[in-house]
Amino acid sequence: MIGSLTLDQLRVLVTIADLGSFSAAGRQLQRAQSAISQTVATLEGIQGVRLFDRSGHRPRLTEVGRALVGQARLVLASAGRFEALAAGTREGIEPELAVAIDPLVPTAPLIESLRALRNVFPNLPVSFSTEGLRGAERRLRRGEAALAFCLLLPVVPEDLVALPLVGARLLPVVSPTHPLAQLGRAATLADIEEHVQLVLSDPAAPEGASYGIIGSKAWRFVDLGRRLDFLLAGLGWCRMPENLVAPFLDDGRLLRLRIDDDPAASANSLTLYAAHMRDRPLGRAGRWLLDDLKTRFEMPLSAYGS
Amino acid sequence: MIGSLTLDQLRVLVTIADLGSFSAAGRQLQRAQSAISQTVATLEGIQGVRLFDRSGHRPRLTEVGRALVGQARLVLASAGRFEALAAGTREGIEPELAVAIDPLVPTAPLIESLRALRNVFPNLPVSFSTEGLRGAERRLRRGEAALAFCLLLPVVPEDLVALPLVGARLLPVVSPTHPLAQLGRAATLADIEEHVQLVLSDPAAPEGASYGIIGSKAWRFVDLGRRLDFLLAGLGWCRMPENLVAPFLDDGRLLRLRIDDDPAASANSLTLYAAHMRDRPLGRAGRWLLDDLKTRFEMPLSAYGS
DNA sequence: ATCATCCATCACCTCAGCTGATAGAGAAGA
DNA sequence: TCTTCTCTATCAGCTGAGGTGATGGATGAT
Repeated sequence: MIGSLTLDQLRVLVTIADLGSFSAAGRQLQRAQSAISQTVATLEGIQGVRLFDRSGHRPRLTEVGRALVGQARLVLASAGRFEALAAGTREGIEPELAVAIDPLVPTAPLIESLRALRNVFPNLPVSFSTEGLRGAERRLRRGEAALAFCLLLPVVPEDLVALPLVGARLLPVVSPTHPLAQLGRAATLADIEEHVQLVLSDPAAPEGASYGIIGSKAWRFVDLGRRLDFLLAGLGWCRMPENLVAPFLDDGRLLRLRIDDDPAASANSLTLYAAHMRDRPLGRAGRWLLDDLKTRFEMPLSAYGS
Repeated sequence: MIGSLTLDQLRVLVTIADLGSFSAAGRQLQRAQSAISQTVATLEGIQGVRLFDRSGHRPRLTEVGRALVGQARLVLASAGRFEALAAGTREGIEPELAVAIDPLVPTAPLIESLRALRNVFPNLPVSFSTEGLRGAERRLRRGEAALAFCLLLPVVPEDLVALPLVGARLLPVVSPTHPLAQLGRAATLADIEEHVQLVLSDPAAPEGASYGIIGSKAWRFVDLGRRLDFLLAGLGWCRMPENLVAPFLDDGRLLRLRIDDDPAASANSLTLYAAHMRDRPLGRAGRWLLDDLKTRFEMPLSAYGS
C-alpha cells in the first residue's frame, strides 16, 4: 500500500533505468551503491515483483520492470506538478485561475492569449464557466471567478475594473421561412409586434430587462444553443452577435432582418470586456493574461481603469 | 525537490482535507495527532506554503491548500496505479497487452470485448498497432505484440494459435463514375485487364503476392484510407471488406462490380482470426480477452487449437 | 591472466518520524 | 458563567529505516 511506497524509491528506479547501472545511479544521486541496491531490493520485496534481471554484468529491466518504470515516470511528473504549483504560489502566482465567460462572448479572439498563458504558466490550473447572461458578472461578485469575459450593460459598474477588448455587433436575424423574411421590404415596428422575439436572458432574473426587446412577445432563453434551434426553425427572430451568425448568413439558413425605426439601431454594438473586482487584485497569472489581452486587442477606447 | 516530498505527506494532507481535522486524520491513519501536526508543518516548511488557516477551532484549507490538495489526489492516484500494476503482475496479469490489428480488420465487432477487458483489468496498459497487410503477423513473430487480429492466408501457420472469429467477405467495388460501372453488363476479365486494380499490400514486400489480383495494372497501397480516396475518385476498382463498403454502397458512392469468371469468386471470404504465438503463452489478461472473444463470436469452425 | 567495474551483503551509525504528555484555545451545552 | 469535550502546537524521548564504507564474488575488456 501507499503507506510503504515512496517517491524516492521511484526516483531511484527511474534513474537506474535511465543510466543502466546501480552504481551510476548512486553517483548521480550522490549515494553509496549499496543504498541503491537496498532501495531496489526493498521496492521489489514490498511490491512482490522482480524489476531487474541481474544475471549479466549490468542489470537489465524485466518486462514488468519496464512497465513499472513507465508508470513511475508518471507518478514523479505528477509530484513535480505538485511542487511547481507550490513554488508558483510562493512567487505570487495564484493556485488557480477561474474565468467566467458570458454566452454571447466568442472564444476565438481569446484563444491566442489563452494559449500564451498556458506556455508561460504551464502548471496553472485554469477553469472556465458559463452561466447565462450576466452570469459572469455574478461569478466575479461571488468570488467564484477572478476574471470575467462579458458584455457590461449599460456602463461599467463602479466595483469592477474592465478592459474593453472588442466590439460585439448584434444583428437582427430571422429564418428564411419566417413571415418577417417574406415581407419584401423592411419590417415596421408594427410588423415586429406581431411576432415572437427570441431573447437571451439572465437566469437569475428571467423577467428582468434584456437588451433590445421591441414587442410584447418575448420567449426567453438561458441557453444560446436552444435559442438558435428555435431561430433556425422559424419560430421567431432575435438579435445575434455577428460572429455567431456569420456562417448561417453565408449559407442562407438565416437572413438579416431590416427594421424601420429600430430603437436599438444607434447602439447596435456591445463591447466585450475583460473584467475583475476592483477590491480583489488579480494574481500574477491573471495580471499577465490581462496585459497580454491589452497588447493583442489595443482597443482605442480609454475606458480601462476609469 | 522530490527528494523531500513524500507520498505519506500527501496522504496525510488529503486525509485531513477529507475529515476536516488533524486529530480525525490521526485516528484514521492510526497515528498520534502530534505526528499529523508535525507532518503538515514539515510539508508547509519545505514547500514554503501555508496550507491551513488555524485561527479557528478547526483548521481550514487556504486557497493554496485547496489547489494543492487537488494535485495531491492526482499524485496519490498515479501511485495507486503503480501499485495496482505491480499487484497485477503478481497475479499473472501481463504488465502490458500489445495488440496488432491488420488494416482490413473491422474494429466494431471487437469493441464490446475490449470494453469488457477494460472493466475487468482497469489498470492494464493496452496498445494497438497497425502496420499494413500482414503487419500484425509480423509483430507477433517479432515479439512486439502478444495478440494479433488478422486475416491469415492461405492457412493458419504452424507457429501460431488462431481463434477464428468471423468471416470477412470481400466485394469487388467501383465508383459509379468509373468506366467499369458503365458497361451495362458484368465485366469480363478482358474489361478488368484494361483498368487499374487498387491493391492493399504488405509494406515489407510491396511487390509480393496480394490477394485476388487479376490484371497487370495494380496500384499498391499500404494505407486503407488513401486507397479508399482513389477508389471514390474513380481511379480504379478493388476488393473491399463488405463491412467497410456497406455505407458507400448504401448511398451510391460505390457500386458492386460483377466479374465473369472471377478467379477469386470461390474463395470470396476471408476469416478474421485472433492469433498468438504458440511458444509464447498469453498472460491472464490476454487469455481472458481470447476467451471473451470466443464466447461472443462462437464460430462454428473448429480450427482453433489445431 | 590482469584490471576495472559491476551488484549483493554485512555491521554499524544517524536522524526523521513516531509516541505520549502538556498547554492553551474554541465551541457547545447546562 | 462554568463545565466538558475536542481541537492544534510543542516538547522530550525512543525506534528503526536508510544511510555509510568494507568486503566478496562475478562479468567483461584488454
